[in-house]
Amino acid sequence: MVTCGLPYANGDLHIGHLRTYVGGDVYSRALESLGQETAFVCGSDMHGTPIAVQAIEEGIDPEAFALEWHEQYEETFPKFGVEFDNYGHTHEDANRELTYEIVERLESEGYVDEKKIKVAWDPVDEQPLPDRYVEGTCPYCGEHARGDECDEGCGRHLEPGEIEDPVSTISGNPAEYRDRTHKFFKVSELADYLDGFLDRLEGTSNARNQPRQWLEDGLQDWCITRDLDWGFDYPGEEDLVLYVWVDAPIEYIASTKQYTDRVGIDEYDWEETWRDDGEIVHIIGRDIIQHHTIFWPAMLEVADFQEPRAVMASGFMTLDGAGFSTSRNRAVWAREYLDEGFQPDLLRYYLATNGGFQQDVDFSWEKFRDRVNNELVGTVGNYLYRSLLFAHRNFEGTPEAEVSDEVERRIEEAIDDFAAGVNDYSVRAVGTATVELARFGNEYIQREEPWNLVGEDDEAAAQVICDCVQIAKAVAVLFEPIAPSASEELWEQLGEDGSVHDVTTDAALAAPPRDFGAPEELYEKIDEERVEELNEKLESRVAEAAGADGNDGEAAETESDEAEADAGSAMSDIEPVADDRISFDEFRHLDLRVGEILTAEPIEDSDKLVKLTVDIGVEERQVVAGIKQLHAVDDLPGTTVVIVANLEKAELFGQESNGMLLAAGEGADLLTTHGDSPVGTKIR
RNA sequence: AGCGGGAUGGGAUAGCCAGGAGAUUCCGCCGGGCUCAUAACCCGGAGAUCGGUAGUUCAAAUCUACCUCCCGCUACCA
Repeated sequence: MVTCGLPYANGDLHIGHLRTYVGGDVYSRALESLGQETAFVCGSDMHGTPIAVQAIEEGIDPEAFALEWHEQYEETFPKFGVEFDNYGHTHEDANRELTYEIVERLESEGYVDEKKIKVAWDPVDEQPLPDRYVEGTCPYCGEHARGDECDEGCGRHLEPGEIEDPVSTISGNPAEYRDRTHKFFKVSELADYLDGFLDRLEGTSNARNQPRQWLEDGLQDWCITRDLDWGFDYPGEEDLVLYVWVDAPIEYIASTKQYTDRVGIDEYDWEETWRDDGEIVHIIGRDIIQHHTIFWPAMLEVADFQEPRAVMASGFMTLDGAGFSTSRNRAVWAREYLDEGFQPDLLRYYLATNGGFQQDVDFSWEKFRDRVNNELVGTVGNYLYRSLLFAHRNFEGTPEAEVSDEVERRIEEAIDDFAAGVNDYSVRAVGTATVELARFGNEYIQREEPWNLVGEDDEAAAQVICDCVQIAKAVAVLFEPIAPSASEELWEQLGEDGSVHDVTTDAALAAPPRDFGAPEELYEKIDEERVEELNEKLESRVAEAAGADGNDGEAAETESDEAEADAGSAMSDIEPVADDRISFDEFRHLDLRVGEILTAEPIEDSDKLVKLTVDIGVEERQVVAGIKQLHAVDDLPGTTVVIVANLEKAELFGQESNGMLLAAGEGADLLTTHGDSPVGTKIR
């Protein structure tokens, strides 16, 4: 049983998203090649506040909104060769029924609690404000935060009712807290089970390590209801809807059930997998590890379903070294890739083999071209073409000969590598096993020089070419998970019947057909101009998006990009002077004073912050400053500094800061005076 | 601060979980070969004390501890 994390139905897919789906598809195809009975399922995630909010903004029904994206995803995946056995969505009856079954089970087993919590409420519009309907101040770090997560500060997940100074994101009205009764899943009681589960869990190491910390810190009970109109109603509660993360993973089961309903129980029995002894592998992005290694197995355990055997959590992707940005249109979109006319197999190969699955992977059109041209065209494609063309010209197909021991052993080795890759949850190893076999093919044909044997020693030539065709066939079989379309094409070129998708790795050593025609080149090179063109498109698009909504953010990002590329010269990335001029009058409002640091002590738990008392003539002030980087705290007292005296007070790490110390740059180079102006002198 | 990931020849990557001949592959560089092949392919070479320190061990890129630096978590972004 292989699943991919459900795509959230609220926006376009880019190639970063595709990494998980390609990984899952490769893995599930590889399992089938090894002769395992496999089902590969997924579906769109339709519920939750972000969809509800966006639908409101666009003035349409959330269901219609999500369904539109769902249909697009359903169409897009197969275009990349990602072929689910079933692709459903969470707002279907199959999922509703299973969700209710599981929730009722949680209730009957005594794992659901009711608690009164304070929920943000819009007093004007008279409506509750769950999750992202509200924003405010993080109770942990004091930064501005979204209702469900401290996105700008400490990154913590926030439970309903935690956020301070809540404001509605819809109306802008200040929100108030009202007592509401919500349902909680007592995951804390399952800590021991989860601890054992993590010990058993296979897959990538990040999926085991990350949740460990959570367990050690102590699990909080999990609020599984929301005050929302969009989603599945909580059984027996009119006003409450189930939290999206409850019904989302259940779609894995629902989708499997739909698969069984479609193909029949003899073909695939969803209950055997999920209730009995199925081997379940979840392939996800690393941002949803907790859901798959804590909440989800906890639900399965209580409801008496089979626990996952492995979780493979992928790293993120960057584009030319910086993050994808949907808002800045800084992305290579899935649709765009196809519109450019590239074969899906090329991207599949890149995504599957460019690095370890849990590593972050960078995409650039240059790298893409390099890997396609060198490995797919130069090594794999070229080997196949040269050997099959030679076979066709001289023998009209496969010569009459036996495969040599050496080649047979080498193919067996490739099959072993392939299987080892699957067992190690390494889609990369699955891909490289075949490329290395093709590389061996090139070495072999080069070493044996069949072109010198033809006419001289036809029997020896036949032997060599027979070996070469066998290798080509093995490549077709073993490369199918990575490059399903090219492999199928190759399969046909070899004159094989049926589909390469249906064969197992044994076929790699089975004799190829006697006759086949002239081969065609499977992969085409990508030339330099093409890469330039694609980069220009990307750049102009990003520039356009930046121009459309103010350019300060974009300027900052460009800066940091250049700084990375040219880290050696610190002066190359001076921030441009702001375009906005301020009036003299505005400047006059700044009350800058000469001050002297009297005492300084570091603030515990902080990298940069120092608590200072500063004499500014009229009074002594406590000022908190982020200047630890360049200064020994003990040396600070006695230093003459410049203070912004009329800045509003702030609280940092629980310390009041009454004023601001001026300093230059990241290193916090302190501003001072060079004469002997007394403290309190106004600076103009 | 916290969490996760990373630091391997000029660049990019593998190996690390299951420690054992000075280490993979791709690009780049130097030299050679081949001519069946998509100027593709093959062979040879230069180039790394595998971030630092200390430890465990007969043996460490691989294990342990500490340290330094980088990256994501500031776009629901997998």
